[in-house]
Amino acid sequence: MGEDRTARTAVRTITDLARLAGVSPGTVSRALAGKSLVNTKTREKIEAIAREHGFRPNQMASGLRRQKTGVIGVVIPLGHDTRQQISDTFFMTLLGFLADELTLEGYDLMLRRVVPKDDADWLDRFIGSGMIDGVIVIGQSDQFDRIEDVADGYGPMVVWGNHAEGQRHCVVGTDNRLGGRLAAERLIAAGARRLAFLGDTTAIEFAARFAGAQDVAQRMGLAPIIELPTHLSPERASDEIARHLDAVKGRVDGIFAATDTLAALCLTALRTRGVAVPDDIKLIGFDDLPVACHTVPPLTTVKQDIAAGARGLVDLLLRRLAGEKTESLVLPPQLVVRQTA
Amino acid sequence: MGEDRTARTAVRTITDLARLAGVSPGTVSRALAGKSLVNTKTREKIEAIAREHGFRPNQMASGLRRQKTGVIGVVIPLGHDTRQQISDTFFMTLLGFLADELTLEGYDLMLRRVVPKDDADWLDRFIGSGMIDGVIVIGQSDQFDRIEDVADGYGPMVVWGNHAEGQRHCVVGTDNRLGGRLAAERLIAAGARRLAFLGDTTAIEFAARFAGAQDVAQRMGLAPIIELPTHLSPERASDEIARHLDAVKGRVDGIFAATDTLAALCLTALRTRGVAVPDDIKLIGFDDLPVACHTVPPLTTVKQDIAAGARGLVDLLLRRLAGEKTESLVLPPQLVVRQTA
DNA sequence: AGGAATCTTGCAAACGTTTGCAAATTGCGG
DNA sequence: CCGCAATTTGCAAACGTTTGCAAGATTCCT
Repeated sequence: MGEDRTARTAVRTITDLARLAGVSPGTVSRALAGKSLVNTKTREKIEAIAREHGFRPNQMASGLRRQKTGVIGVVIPLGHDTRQQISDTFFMTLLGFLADELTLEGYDLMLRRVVPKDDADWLDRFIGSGMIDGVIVIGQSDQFDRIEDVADGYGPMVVWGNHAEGQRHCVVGTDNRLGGRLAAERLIAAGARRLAFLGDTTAIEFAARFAGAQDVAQRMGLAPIIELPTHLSPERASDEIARHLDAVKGRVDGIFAATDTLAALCLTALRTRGVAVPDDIKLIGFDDLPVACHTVPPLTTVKQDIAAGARGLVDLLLRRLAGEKTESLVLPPQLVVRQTA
Repeated sequence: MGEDRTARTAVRTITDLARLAGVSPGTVSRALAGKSLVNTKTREKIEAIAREHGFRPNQMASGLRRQKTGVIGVVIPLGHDTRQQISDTFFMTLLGFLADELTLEGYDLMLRRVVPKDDADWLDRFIGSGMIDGVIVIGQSDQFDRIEDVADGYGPMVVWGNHAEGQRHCVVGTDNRLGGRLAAERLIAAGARRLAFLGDTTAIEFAARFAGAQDVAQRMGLAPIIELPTHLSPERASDEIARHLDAVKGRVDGIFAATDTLAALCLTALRTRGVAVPDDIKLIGFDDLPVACHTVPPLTTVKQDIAAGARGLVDLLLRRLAGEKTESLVLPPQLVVRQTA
């Protein structure tokens, strides 16, 4: 008669397990935690029983007692452009790498998408929840000041975004201004003289990219770069780009798109208008997302090293959790020349 | 003399707050929970103090006591192809929508990426951690059996993936077989006769898509569809696709790619070989990712409604949390004709 | 005014771990 | 066999909430 896995008394708590092993709960706790203070024989017995019953200590209780949760919060503030961004390829890829890095360090990842406009308190609420040991903010959006405020009183926070002189929160990000310069230089080297910037410069990173490009234009004695603001979500951006293109028709021969996604949309819009790229108009993107390889012609762009970014974020956060005061980390962008400029 | 915000006694616990308000902790708890049993005046006073001090109740403690956490686990098992997938566009987009839906329902999202090969216990560990009220598994990968095992003893789990007759776990997913049929029919309608399937059919979803296509080929009296297995990560897939194309040169005039990503890679490979699409070879993808619009020519594909999928996953999970026994949800795919077939 | 019915509140026991402290056990040298 | 140190264990008090129960305060009706 099969003795299956019958009558396996459910063992949910450390106390159940203790009873079975004939020891005290404290000992079980120590044994499972791998502390050295417990006798090897006892430990093995406890581990065996635990394994047999598939027991795992309750993380909530443990977290409560130890005052740490083993969870890192990752929050994506959706600024102006609510709908997009959470499915924004760049952020999502960064998130993927973050998940990898955090897992590697033994942390779990709690993801939160917030709309600051509807919830001014988003950051404090997350931090104050007691659910997370530290927080990574993906993108400053238009919340720079709020983040600065919080940074004063809360250590374990690292932000992906743009670095400004003298800011108080610890940030990891690409040198957007330099990236902007690289982009403009490339456009000019490819023969463009009348430049435009495609993207919403109220986003601080984009503003820096624009500024970098403007630096170069000025230095080279070109006309100021024309700003063509757009939303980020493809649906809205498509129309906006179309309108912009019609508006500046013939007055522009080089476009710096704030994002590969925008660049790709721009490329299709140009094609439908019969504008040859790069012959009539040079085009350059930013990010070096996978899509950059698939467009026709493949996109020249400024690459951000997303994996390095994720590694930096996690590394700095861990150091801060350990009490260290860390500086911001600014990563160098890299020009990737393909065929649009 | 500015009385700033000085001497704001730190109020971290509900007890601190109670002291300040001159009531008992229990009352504070009830007041903040919005229970009706507390006097309006008292409640307002408590809420005022709470607001002033930026107090939020500790979620860990609350979770421990209430035996629920307000967190839903989302786990992505990385099967055969470790590196990819976490940054796989499809999964990431689904994840984005999931985050939206869960937030809307007041749940937090805990993301975990696991490698079942290194950690046979991945699912039980997550569930047993006590950190989550329920779990959404994104992709069955090669873990079908393990998931089935767990489903027997654990209610609040919903899986994104393929539905098989008589399976025991609750799944939400596209009707892959039907999708495969749509794809094959389109290829044939476009004039193709000698078909190939690009993708790894050990992945269960892909196997179903292949089977659907095969159904049609057989019904139409065509030769069996040639299988061209590839990995999913672009780096490895590129080479493999190139090799496949050279191998079947001239023997194939219609390709059904398991994924838009693969289709896009295939398209570039075809271009570099001087093969005209759709004139020489018809090509169709699956998913309808953003990239499908940006390729040249734009990709004909079979669309999965990702937003509806996310909504379904969350809806079913919530119903299961409420104790309901739910059926699986199979979503209809939809043919999107663009220019490659 | 007396008493029942209704609101509000406080008390204290959970929830499942971890950990300082002290007690019990063991080992070892003399 | 004793004393002392080193190992192992158990005890019980946290961690910060929530909530059943009962007591205290109010209201209302007759």
